[in-house]
Amino acid sequence: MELPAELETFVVHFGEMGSRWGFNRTVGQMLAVIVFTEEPLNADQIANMLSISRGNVSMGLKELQSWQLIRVHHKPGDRKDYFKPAGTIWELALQVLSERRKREVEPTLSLLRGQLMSDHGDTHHFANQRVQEIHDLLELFNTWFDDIHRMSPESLKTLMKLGSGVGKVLDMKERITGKN
Amino acid sequence: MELPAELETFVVHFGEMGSRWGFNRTVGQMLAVIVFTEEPLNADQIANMLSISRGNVSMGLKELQSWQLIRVHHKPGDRKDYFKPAGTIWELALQVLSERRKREVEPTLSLLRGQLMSDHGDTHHFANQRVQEIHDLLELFNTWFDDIHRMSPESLKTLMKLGSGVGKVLDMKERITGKN
DNA sequence: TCTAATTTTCAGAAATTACTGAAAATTGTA
DNA sequence: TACAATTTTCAGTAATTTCTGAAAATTAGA
Repeated sequence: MELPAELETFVVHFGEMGSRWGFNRTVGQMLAVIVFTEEPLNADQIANMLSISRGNVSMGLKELQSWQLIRVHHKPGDRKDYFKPAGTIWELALQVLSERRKREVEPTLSLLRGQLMSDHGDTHHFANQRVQEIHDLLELFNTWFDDIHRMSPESLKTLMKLGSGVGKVLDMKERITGKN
Repeated sequence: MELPAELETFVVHFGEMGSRWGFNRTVGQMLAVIVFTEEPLNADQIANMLSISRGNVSMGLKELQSWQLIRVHHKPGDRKDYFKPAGTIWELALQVLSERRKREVEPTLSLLRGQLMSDHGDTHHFANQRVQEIHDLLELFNTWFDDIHRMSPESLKTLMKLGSGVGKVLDMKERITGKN
C-alpha cells in the first residue's frame, strides 16, 4: 500500500512535530497515517507507506500503544495485527496530555514530595521555599487535571468555550452563596 | 563558585527532565541553578557550578532567554551579566506553557487552517473530516489558553481548586439564566 | 578612539538517539 | 505437536543533537 498523495503533507508535518509532542519523527509519522486513514493498517502497510524498516514500525507501534493512542484490530481470516486510533480526536488529545503529565510532571512531583519530607523544618532556606512553591503548583495542577480529565468531552467543550468568562460565573456564585 | 551540595539533587533532576520539558539537559540544569539560587549568577559561575564550557553556557542562556524564563541583572561596578528568574514560580510555569503552545500547537494550527482554505468543499473525505476535527480542537484550546493566560494568578488558583466543581456552578448558572 | 573585559559564534568532536535487517521469539492453525 | 506466519529484539550503523574551546565580535570605560 502506497502513501496517498493527500496525506503526505500531514505525514511530513506530524513527523516534524513528533519530537515536540513527546515522541520521535517516525512515531509521529506513524500516528499521522493511522489517524488519517479510514481503514486499520497493518505493520507492513505502514512500513511501505513511510518507507521505513519493519523493525522500526514494530518499535513505533509499541510506543504508540504505550501512549494508548492506537488499538489493535483483527480481521477475520487474517492473522496480521491491524491498528486504528484508540478513540476520537478529542480522546486522543486528552490521552496525549494525560501521558505527558505522567512523564513530565509526576517524576518531579515525587522528588519534591520526598524533599519536603526530609527537609521539614528550615522553611526559611531560599531553595526550600522554591521547592515548596513548585511542589504546591504541581500538586494543584495534578488534582485539577485529574478532575478535568474525568469530565465528558461535551462538558469540557462548554467549559473551554466559556474561557475566562468562568471568572464572571464564579463571581456570581460568590454573590449568591457567599462562599468561595 | 561551587555548586552547593543541597542543590545537586535538583540540578540532576532538572537535567534529566529538561528534554521532556522542551529543552536539553544542560539548559534544564542551568534553569535549576538559577531558580534555586538566591543571588543572580553570571555565566562563569554557572559554567563552574555545572562543569560545562563557557560556550555552552552562552548558548543555554540564550535559549532560556528565548523562553523568557530568565532576565539579565546588572551589578554596579561589574561589567558581567548576571541572570535571575524572570518571575515567580507561577509565572515561570505559565511561561513554559505559553512557549510550548507556541512551539507545539501553533505550527500545526497554521497548517490546518491552510488546508481548510484550499480543501473547502469535500468535507466527506475521511481525512478532511479529521483535519476539521483537529483544527477545531486546537482552535478551541488556543483561545481558551489565551483567555486563561490573562487571568491573575489568584483567580487562576481559585479556578483550579474548584476543578470540575465548575461543572456544578455552570449547571447552576444555566438554571438561573436559562442559557448556556 | 583604544583597549581590556566579556560574550557570542561555530567548526570539529563527543554523546545521544534513531534505524536497519537478520535472527530469535511468539502466535495461531491444522 | 509441528509449522508457517507474524512480531519482536537487538547488535551494529547511521543520523542527529549537544558540547567544547579557540577565534571573532561586542561592549564599556579610560
